[in-house]
Amino acid sequence: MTEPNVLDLGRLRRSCGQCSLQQLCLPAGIGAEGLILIDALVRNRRPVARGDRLFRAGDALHSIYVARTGGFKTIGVSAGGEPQLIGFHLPGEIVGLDALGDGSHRCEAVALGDSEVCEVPYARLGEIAGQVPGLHLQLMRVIGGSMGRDQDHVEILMRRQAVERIALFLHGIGERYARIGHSAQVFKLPMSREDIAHFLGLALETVSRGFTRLQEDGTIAVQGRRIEIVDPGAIERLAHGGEDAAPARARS
Amino acid sequence: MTEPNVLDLGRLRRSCGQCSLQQLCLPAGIGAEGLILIDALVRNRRPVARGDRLFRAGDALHSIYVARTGGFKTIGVSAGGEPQLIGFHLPGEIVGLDALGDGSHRCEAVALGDSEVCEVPYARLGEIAGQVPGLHLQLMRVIGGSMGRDQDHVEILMRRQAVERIALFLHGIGERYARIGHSAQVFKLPMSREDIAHFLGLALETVSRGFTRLQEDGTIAVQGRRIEIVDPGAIERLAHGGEDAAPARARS
DNA sequence: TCGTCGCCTTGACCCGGATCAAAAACGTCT
DNA sequence: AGACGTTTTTGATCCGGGTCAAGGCGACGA
Repeated sequence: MTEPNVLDLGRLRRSCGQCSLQQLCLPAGIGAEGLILIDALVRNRRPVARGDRLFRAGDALHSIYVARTGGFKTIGVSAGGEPQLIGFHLPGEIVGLDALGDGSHRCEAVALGDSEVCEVPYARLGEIAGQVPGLHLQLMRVIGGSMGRDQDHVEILMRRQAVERIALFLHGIGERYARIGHSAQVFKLPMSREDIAHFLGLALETVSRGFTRLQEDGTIAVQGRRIEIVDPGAIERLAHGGEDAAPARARS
Repeated sequence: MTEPNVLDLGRLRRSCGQCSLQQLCLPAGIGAEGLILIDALVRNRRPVARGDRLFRAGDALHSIYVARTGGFKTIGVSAGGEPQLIGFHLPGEIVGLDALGDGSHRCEAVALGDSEVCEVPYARLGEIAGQVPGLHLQLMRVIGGSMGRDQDHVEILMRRQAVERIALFLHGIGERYARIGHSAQVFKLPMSREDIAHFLGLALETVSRGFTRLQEDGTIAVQGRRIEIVDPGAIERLAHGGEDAAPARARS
């Protein structure tokens, strides 16, 4: 237990108004009076241990979550056995929108490492969505962003070359880190090679080989899960262009 | 020009209250007074010729559309050239939600054949979403359903075997036809083999070979674009199970 | 009726990545 | 520090599906 004033200070610090992620999150574009309502709604900075689940497949939609620190993966069980990695959720991104359709989750959300989330009860969010001007619009934007990330996943899976998928993946992760003020060139991946492989629809050995090859080309530098994008142009060409591969090595 | 009474009759017939798709569409679960507002909003049964576009990539979000007859494909250009087939839209399904994120379309929507759509101006939909009780919830459900279909696409693309992707595709199309009262076993595909191939992330020859092989196995019967699912169990096993393939032929 | 054109099917070949197998690097706990 | 389990890398082999190429089939117009 902490002292009262420390607790107050902590609660203040943890409110949406102070959150470094608020531009990405529900409060974006909401006035001060709306913020108070949202603050009252949200259970802030709930800690989640590595491997813990926010929800499981089949659970009723109770809350949606915003990752604050750490990261999550969502795993869907494909209606007949084989689990598949649906997506990753970095800080500032929403977890749990998969249940919007029929009110129950299609997948489970697992913490990749020790993390913190904000929990937003969905029923009450729906209630105040009508009261707070702009919240409905912002909700649509957040949902749209989530759908956009699904499209990025499709775009990755449509690529036939393994290195292109990997480049696209690294590029996307870098962009998402940049959105929360981190570097887009240097970051530490919160997920294992196996998770990446499942996400990319590849074998984990192929992912490892791809990392090695990109490093040999001088495109990236790999130290375990720490990635440095040395040649962003090359990544961009691999990710977007797609026609002519790595320029650094002629791939004899 | 038609006579006034014919026009009135036509307008009545075409209203949301009479629409055979209303259980899938925005009016589902909306009271009579809400229906009037929605009716006034929607431009009903606009005809669209084969090959016409509802919108193009980059267009501002003006309206969302509901396919009534015919069908559509959405094609996204992947930020650097290569176009990719994002999805198909059968009658009763929404087209245009891709623009929710940033207010402009990420892809273009092309009519697969001569079709009809209902057009819903998005700005005014947002206005009345607060007035009509239940519309906000229904909107979320429709959007969630669309996200679910994106997930189905991901599930398809994660499959490594071509026949599994094809089986999953046919199974999904059948289920979607069943939702609008058609047979889930016998249907006519509105799209070409090339479109299917792009959607599945395969070469069109591979799709053709897959159809042939499933026919040889006695799983389906193919006559051009007319498909009959002869052995739904086999399709289901291929689509969901994934471990042991076709049971009819031992694939010597 | 015939020719043309777009769409679909079939054949032959070859490469990229899945798979099996094993070693090496890393983190963790005692 | 040392030993274990986990994660990652590297190697060798094989097959599914991409690619190039040619041949049917059906729809439509002259």
